[in-house]
Amino acid sequence: MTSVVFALVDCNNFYASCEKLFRPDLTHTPVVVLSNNDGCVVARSKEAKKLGVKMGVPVFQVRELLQKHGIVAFSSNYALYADMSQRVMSTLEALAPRVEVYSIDEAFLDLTGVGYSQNLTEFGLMVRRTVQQYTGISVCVGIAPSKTLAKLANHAAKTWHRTGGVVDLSSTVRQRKLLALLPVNEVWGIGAKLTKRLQQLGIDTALQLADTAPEFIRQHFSVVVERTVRELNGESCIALEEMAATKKQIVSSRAFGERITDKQQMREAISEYISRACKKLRQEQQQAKLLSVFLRTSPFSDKDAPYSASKSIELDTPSNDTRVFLAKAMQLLDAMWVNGYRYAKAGVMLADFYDPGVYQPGLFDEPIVQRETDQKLMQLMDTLNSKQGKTLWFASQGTKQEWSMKRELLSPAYTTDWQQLPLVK
DNA sequence: TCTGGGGTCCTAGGACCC
DNA sequence: TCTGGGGTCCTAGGACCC
Repeated sequence: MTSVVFALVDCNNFYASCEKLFRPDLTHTPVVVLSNNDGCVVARSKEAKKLGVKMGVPVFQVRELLQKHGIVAFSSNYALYADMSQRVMSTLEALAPRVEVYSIDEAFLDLTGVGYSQNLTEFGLMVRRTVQQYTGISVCVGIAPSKTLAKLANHAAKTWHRTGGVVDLSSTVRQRKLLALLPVNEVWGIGAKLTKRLQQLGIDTALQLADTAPEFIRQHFSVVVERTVRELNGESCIALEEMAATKKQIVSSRAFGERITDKQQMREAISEYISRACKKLRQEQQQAKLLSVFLRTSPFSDKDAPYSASKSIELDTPSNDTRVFLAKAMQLLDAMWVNGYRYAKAGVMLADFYDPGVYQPGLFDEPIVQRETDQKLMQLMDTLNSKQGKTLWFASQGTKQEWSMKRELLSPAYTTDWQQLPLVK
């Protein structure tokens, strides 16, 4: 059996890099990107990292720091990031035979066999140069015989500049050298909770974890952690998956820009989320049978009384018709709504998916009637809204949407909207 | 005052059956 | 006193990821 080789390509400070791309005036300026509602810092340029802005901190806690150093903040601009991501990914697809898009800013490449004809580090450098040239985005490349090791190689490439942004961990000696340097929580799949439990067993570094017997780990933790141990030893247990798996659930939820206390506003918000979720469901060419709706007050406030509720309902037959889910969602809301709370967030979830036409009704169920006109109506809505911007929506979604999220620092949709193309003067 | 959103997988435990 | 045992299915919750 030939041994496999993976590369992990990860964009550097992706959201911040996207924002800088169209603002050459900010090339050397510290930049941060904020989460929805401008709530937390979710990305930082290297200058901002140097100034000590931590990942995930609430903005109000670092407002002074931002001001003091002239750090420029942006609201999340997903239209821009998704488009730039596609450009990076299609560049990678032209360079490697098999690519797994792992997240908006990361991809695994299958480099099995590449090492016979060329130096793997050279190959990594070529990937870096090409992506930089084609998209303006800088990436780091980690190469190793398992995904978990490739992740760590990438981490090393990002951390140590002398590597030139590419680390090849093919040799066992180099693997062990790196593992000895890294704390166990840097390992892919080892989060805060597992780190604590591992430390109690005296396992502090990635190397110590790698050197623990898989059977012991299986006994005290789970198969997942056992797999991680094997992967750290260069045994590939997690395969490359080119095809995006079909989704098992679709969630649409948002924290509100301002707290909701009025039921009519909540109806609008839920309607909006239903409409988004159903649109996604149709894009997946799936139908769903299960709907859940939830709402809650802020978990951070100790002043407001806490309230959180969630309810589900199962349809008789799967559907992807927005109107069907809207009606059910309003019933669920009626059953959960309590006056007097300051609601901070709500959302909907679709689950239990079927391919259209596959669902087997029970013997005594009503026969399924899928009217063609219903399908056409939904299709028309989707087409119109994607071509012309949001032109067609349900009255229950409301027109003003006063509860909608805050995005006060949003950059233009430079690459996806004709009206907002950058101009060269 | 102000704290994101969207996913997956695994496991333990309860319900139920024979 | 001492009240079986094993299998399957489902769900809730926990853990992780970016």
